[in-house]
Amino acid sequence: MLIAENPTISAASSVTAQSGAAGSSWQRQAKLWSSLQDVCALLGIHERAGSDELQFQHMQFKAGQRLHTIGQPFDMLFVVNSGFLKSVMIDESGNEQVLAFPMKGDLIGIDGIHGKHYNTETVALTTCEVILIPFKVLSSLGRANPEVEAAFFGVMSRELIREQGMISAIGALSAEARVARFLASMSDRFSAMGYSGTQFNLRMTRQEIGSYLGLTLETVSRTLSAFHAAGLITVEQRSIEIRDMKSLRTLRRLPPSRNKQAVPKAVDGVVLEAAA
Amino acid sequence: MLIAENPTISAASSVTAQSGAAGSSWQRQAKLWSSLQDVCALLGIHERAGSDELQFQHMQFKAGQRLHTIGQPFDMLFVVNSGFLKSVMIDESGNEQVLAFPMKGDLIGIDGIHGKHYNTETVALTTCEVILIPFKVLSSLGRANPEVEAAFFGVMSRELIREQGMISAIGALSAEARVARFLASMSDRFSAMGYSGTQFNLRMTRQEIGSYLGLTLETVSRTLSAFHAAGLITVEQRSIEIRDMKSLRTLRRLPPSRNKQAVPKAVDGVVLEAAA
DNA sequence: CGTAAGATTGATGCATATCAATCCCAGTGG
DNA sequence: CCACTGGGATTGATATGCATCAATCTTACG
Repeated sequence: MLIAENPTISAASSVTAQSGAAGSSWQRQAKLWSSLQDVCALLGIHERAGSDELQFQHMQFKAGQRLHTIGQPFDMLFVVNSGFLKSVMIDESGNEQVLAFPMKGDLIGIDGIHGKHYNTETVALTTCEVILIPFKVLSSLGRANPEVEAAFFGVMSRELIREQGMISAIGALSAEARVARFLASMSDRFSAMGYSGTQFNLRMTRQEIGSYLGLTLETVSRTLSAFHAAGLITVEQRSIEIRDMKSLRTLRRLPPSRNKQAVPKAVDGVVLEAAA
Repeated sequence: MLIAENPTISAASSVTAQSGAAGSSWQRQAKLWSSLQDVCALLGIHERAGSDELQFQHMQFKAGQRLHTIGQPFDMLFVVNSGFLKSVMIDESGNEQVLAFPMKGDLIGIDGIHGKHYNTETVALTTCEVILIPFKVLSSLGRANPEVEAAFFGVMSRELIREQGMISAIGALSAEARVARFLASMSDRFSAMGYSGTQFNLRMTRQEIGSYLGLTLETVSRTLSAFHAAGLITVEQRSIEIRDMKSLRTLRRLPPSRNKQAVPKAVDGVVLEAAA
């Protein structure tokens, strides 16, 4: 019933049509299709959805390839199944601003809903496998299926909250605190994917990290070196080992006084003063 | 049915209580309920919705009152009908971070959908009149009404894009560029509400503006004074007059080289060097 | 092996935070 | 009606965190 009620779905055909429209060399991986269950599990949605008949196509991208570009007509959301990407915006003077580093379980493309065109572009940093979710399919699915609709609202809301956190961090935290938080966040995400949370490889450049955090690449590099010298981490090029997670997480640093509305609350984290 | 299903409102009493304070001889608490059409028009949604029977309650808040607080169970969205507010987040060290200055036509509370609790708090800066939208009503409405659902997705997506813009601005622009952009944005919003876009009164403190822009109140104050000295605006306490909108809008300033991916593209805006 | 892109590290300067002293204005009570 | 009061705004002096400029160093790769 879910599928039948929307004639445009019939996944195979619509997806095939879509991939043609994208123009770029979308490598058709003769491989997988995922059920709605799989997708929900990937997104961290617990709700149970009824039918299983609906299948979503997988697709592979190699490093450097774009899932979508700015201004391209919006029709598709993507759920990352494996690999690492970056989502960027180009500001009015042509500079690149990194907005997110999507990885397994992340939803990509929400920004395209409003205005019917993507407002960002998402680039694969490594080989990636993503699941294609035609937006029309999702919305008709949600209409018939309150749980799915609610879950989708939830995912969008979650993304909104994440961005609010970024605004707060970039606006109020020191460079050290931002980098520390970034590392902690990466650790959490790797853990959530089942990888080591203490030993991992960054897939992005210092420049991309800097753009994401509102810092220059030199500051990122220096801060990582300072953390290393202070014994918080071991860093060697892209390879990171977390040695003192607690200190990383409690690292606040000087500007805890931008908008003192509440108690300053003594800093208990490592402060790195002597390290530099 | 839709209205009755949410018992927490019991609005008549609370609204009466609120409006009772107005000592003015001016009978203007007139409209206490709005139709779906009204709400859509307010939100800038063009889609047409079917039934008219559904009415949404209005409610008044006086300066300093909170529409919702952090951690409070989520059940309600708000659409601003008049007045000015601020939405804030409290970071881990208890500092206040301003995330938005909602005014007429803005939707409040989206961040509560995920997690079933509000993640921000919204405070009235002036007397406000808001329309209450029980979330359950909205979602069941959307289910029956594809246009409404699509419009709501659109509003959430729009909000996401707005926040991406803030991240980019805070991360990459100079203080002057941020303040200039803030003024231009305020001007646009006042214009959209039918007020003068060149002469208006700010309703928030310098501290709140600073928090919103990731700056200190002193920097905001100094920058406004510099704009005044440069002839771009006239500022006197909270009163602002825009004298050179074009320059305000094209003001980029020094850090146009944070992430030079594209052509530096010569700056054509006023640069204010001599002004300081 | 040579080249280019990325990373590290140093030296320096500037934009903005911080500290501090008035100033202005809206309430409020004598 | 007017001094008093307190929050907000302005302005100045100074400190500093981070950007900028620049020189290696490392790694990946054709």
